[in-house]
Amino acid sequence: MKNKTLAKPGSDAGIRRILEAACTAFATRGFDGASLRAISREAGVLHTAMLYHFKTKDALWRAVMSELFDDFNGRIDRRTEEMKDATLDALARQLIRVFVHFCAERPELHRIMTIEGLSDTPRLAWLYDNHTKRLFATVDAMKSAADQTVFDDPARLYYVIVGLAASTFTLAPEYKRLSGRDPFSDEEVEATASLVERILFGPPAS
Amino acid sequence: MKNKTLAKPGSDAGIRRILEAACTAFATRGFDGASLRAISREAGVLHTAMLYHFKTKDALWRAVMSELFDDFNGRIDRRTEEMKDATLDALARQLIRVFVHFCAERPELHRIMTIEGLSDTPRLAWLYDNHTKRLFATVDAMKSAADQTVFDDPARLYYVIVGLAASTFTLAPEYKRLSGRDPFSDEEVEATASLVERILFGPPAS
DNA sequence: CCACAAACTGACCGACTGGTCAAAAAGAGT
DNA sequence: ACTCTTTTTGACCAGTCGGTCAGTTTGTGG
Repeated sequence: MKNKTLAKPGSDAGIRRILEAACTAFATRGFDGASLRAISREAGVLHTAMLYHFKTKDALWRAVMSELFDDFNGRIDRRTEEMKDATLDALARQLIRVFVHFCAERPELHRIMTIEGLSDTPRLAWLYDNHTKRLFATVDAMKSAADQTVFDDPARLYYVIVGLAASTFTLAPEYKRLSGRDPFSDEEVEATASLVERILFGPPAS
Repeated sequence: MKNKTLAKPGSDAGIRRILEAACTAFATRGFDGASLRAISREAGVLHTAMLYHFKTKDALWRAVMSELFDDFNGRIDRRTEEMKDATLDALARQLIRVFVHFCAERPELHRIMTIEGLSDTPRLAWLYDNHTKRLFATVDAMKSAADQTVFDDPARLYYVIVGLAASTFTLAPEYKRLSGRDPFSDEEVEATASLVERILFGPPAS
């Protein structure tokens, strides 16, 4: 006689709350530092209930990452569809802006990517096979829009984009201390997007 | 009757082995993920012997960071002294190259900075007060050497530099998978330094 | 009303965490 | 030899970790 309302068999409200709590926990404390009990406390469930839905901590982590990448890929695909008649240069500029805005809206993705990219774990291998490869392919398809004399290698271009677009959002607490500004404010996000676009593709043609 | 040779009272050979092991552990597994027992096992001592030299885990972490920053600041100061008669542009280009080469030689510093920058912990506050402020001041002094129409804000410039210079080294395991190349090889380090220099200051004047 | 499965609970497991402590071992100075 | 201090050791602590399991509560379809 403890449970208030039991989720319906088909419902996923509790599941989504768990995924949300797990997302922020993995992004701020890392995989090892995020404990199942802390996540479940945040989500308002017992840690055993969480293990019932996601059999292991690894599976929970993979579910979080898939949800994040699905969100991101959906935005990229939608914008690409919208701009199917535009030039490659215009498309590349728009996709970069989608990327920057996503980094601002859901910084957890690149925070976790950064944490996992530090050491060669099985989780990094899974990320690479299931998500990183596709993201890199998108960058590779856009490479000819950038200045070829500066960005001559797709892998370097990939890390320039990630490094430029995500750094102020990923390291937001540090950025706030250093600049006194909130990197997630509209003006800051716009400034970041413009800076990245300019570095990669030069001043806007408009 | 277990100990082979006991370190002399004045000796710090064991201390340095501990610092080295702790440095790589903190950089790859994060503060929480790095356990004192794992570090001490790597350094060849008992975890209690480590707690004798560094009273707490926090103190050990601060000792690691101070050693890293002392090394870095020494290199910057030395190069600045060597170039005291050069132009600001030439000095800025050289300091960027020192920065890139340091990121390649001791990637642990920026890996730990990245990990700690993710969330606002007491450790981040300590880092900011004791080390980050000074590093930012150096960047601020060099800002006029960069293109003012693109890099108009010192805080943004700081994160562009860090994001560009450190990303391939900090995320080396991922970069290796993506490019098939070793980011620490001489050619790759040189390519990184040239790319960063070109983005920040334009093509070399020479 | 009943049965059945989905959802949830709480007790429990061995392993590990950072840290304490008393005692032993090893060096240096006399 | 004898101190005295610096290191080192191993047993130990309370707390937490991810995960298992038997049993209970809940919603639903017949």
